[in-house]
Amino acid sequence: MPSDTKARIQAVARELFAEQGVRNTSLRQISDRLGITKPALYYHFASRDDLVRSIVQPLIDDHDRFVTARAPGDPRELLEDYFEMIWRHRQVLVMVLNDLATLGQLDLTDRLFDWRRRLVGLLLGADVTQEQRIRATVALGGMSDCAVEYAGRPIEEVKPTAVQAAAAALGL
Amino acid sequence: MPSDTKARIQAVARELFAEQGVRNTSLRQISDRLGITKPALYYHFASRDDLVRSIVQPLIDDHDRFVTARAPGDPRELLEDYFEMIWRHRQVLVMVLNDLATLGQLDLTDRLFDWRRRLVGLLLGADVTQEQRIRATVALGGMSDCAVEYAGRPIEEVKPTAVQAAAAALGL
DNA sequence: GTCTATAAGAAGATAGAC
DNA sequence: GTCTATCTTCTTATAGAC
Repeated sequence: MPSDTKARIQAVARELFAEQGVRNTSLRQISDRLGITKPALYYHFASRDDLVRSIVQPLIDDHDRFVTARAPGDPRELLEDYFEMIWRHRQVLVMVLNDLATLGQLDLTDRLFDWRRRLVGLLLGADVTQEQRIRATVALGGMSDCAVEYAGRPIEEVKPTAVQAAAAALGL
Repeated sequence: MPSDTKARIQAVARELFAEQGVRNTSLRQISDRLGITKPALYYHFASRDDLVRSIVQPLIDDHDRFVTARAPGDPRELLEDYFEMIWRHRQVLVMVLNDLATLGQLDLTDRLFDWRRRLVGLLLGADVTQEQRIRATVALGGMSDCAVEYAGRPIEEVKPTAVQAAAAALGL
């Protein structure tokens, strides 16, 4: 059985990135916490960027899938599913929110806007007024904040109320 | 008349910090964009931290004032005033959201939680259920997101809808 | 107030032994 | 797979001339 060092590196990196930001975390801190040396990291990842990317990629893929492979439908159900998705990725979400600078490096800023636009489309249809867009920002942004602020609690404690508040913000 | 270099340094630093994060910005980039040299910065600020602090301090002071020097009252009015305050500081807000790692250095994380707690108190009174706290996170977090996402637009275009959506999220 | 020059350290990354 | 040793580059910060 092959070693799981690669996965352990990612786990520690995720922790540190979420704690103190991506740019703020050095390879040395990661290797120190793992009890290995810096060069050992380079056996598993081609570069620092490669490591960061490998951690953020699942969140990117899930978002892409969510906004493409989905037909417009019950807004309430969409809010619920969306909440569950951001909840699954809440640790990386904390990390990404804490270090938007990283987003630039990973072309995430454009993606974020595109996701938001498509989500609003799925929620409210093709023709959206500026007012509806702002309401959607409150709803979706507010839910993301919940995933971050209550990251340590069980989802059943957070999701129902967060979804209901988001629905109310949308005027549903 | 004394030079305004200090203020110009702060303006450029604010720009760069908001664009690419605090940690991601070096003194060299700041001095380069200003057309001066790095050591010149040290004439105006004792250290890098001193510069960062001087930029974030107004936001801190305004928040402190808002949550202390205010009596509980009409929630709607409080939402409006709160929106106006975060709107005034939206550039620094972008910067702070983009680099939460900085918050740790400035003890902002604890402050943020305290502000949120007091705002919820002002909005909903002393006894708050967990459900109300989550609704408040959607409302206040959603409004902050608006100040960031629509930072380039005139406030009259954003505020009324954002406040209304936040009020709906709170169940008002 | 701003400069040149430089110190002192930490970062990412690589070479080569084991 | 992981190590020691090292390279290069970039950072914050200081000394001292003008």
